[in-house]
Amino acid sequence: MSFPTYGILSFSPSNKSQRLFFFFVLSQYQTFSDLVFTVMEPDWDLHAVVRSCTTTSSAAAAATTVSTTSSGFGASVPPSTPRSFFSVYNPAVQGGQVVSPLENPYGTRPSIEELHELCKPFFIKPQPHTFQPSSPLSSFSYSSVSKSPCSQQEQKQPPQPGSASTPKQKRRKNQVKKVCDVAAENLSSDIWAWRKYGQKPIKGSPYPRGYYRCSSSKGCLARKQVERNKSDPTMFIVTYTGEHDHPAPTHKSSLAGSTRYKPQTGGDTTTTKPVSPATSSEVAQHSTKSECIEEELEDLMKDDEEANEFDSTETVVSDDFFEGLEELTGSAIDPFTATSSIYRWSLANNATTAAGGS
DNA sequence: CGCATTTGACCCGCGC
DNA sequence: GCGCGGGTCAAATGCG
Repeated sequence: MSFPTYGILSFSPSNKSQRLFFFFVLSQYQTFSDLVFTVMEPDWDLHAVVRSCTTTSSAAAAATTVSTTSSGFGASVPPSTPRSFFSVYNPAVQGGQVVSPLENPYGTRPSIEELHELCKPFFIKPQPHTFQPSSPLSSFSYSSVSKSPCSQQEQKQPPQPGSASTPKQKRRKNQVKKVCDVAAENLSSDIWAWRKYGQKPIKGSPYPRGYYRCSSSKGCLARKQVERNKSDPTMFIVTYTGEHDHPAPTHKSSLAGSTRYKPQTGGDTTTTKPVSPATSSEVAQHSTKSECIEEELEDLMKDDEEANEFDSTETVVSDDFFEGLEELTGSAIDPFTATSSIYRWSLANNATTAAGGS
């Protein structure tokens, strides 16, 4: 591992309603796992965004180190991850190469401006706008370290379905779709509120497909389909269609019609009274990996999709965040000092999730 | 009582 | 044109 390594960790304690963020800088003689164990309880769900000074692979290696040191952590990151978090999210990254302003591995510490730039991916645009269909991972982009962000499969898109003038929308070929393979635990990362409106057995698959619509706003055209992967039952194929016509909720507890959790006594979605994979909390324990598949039907759409990744990041981070960062970095870069003043704010209520729900 | 889920029926795109 | 199968609707049901 190369040092220094900068990054942001986000923690979602499984039994707590808030998400914690922690900015860290690893020195040459510290290990990532040491840092993590200093600040975390073992059962916390860790999302680590690591900025290495050298290569993206070292960042991935750092994250891998974390994930392998505790079973409570999230998905591990294969060193061969095609696109690291920053190869996608860092505006300084171009063409898959990290163009780092902090190129010197053991050089000077980053300025606060550089850190600010580093943390830009954690901002959202404050103004309401039309949202692209949001994958679970893009909703919490920082979790993407576990795998490259869900790429989006775009198909030819007609006017959005469901308009009042078109009682029956054009479907299938004309749908914009985002298809992701999502590990069960990442289903719970979807901050949108979904309401199930149908379930169908799918030919060729032993598992039914659940149909969900956004319940945050009446008239929202966003749709979601959740289907267990027949070849890997621990994974779910999540397909998003349509667009949200409203800002993302900041607190799931405030969502209208959050999905009700229904305990499942066992079995899978093929049982007589199946609990949707998107609403079952138990399935979230089945898998530790997350994988997004990339299906590129239209290369022209790809760049736009990547450019929109930030747009679909609903993480709310106030300016206070950087004030906190300055406090941390201004007094000491020592991450262990920083651990005593973890910057905290409530981001999302993990107790109830519509799509991933628990 | 309100809301989410379930589930059968219906609609319609698509392939043959 | 026809049938298959995916997607949606809406009434019934259940839960908090």
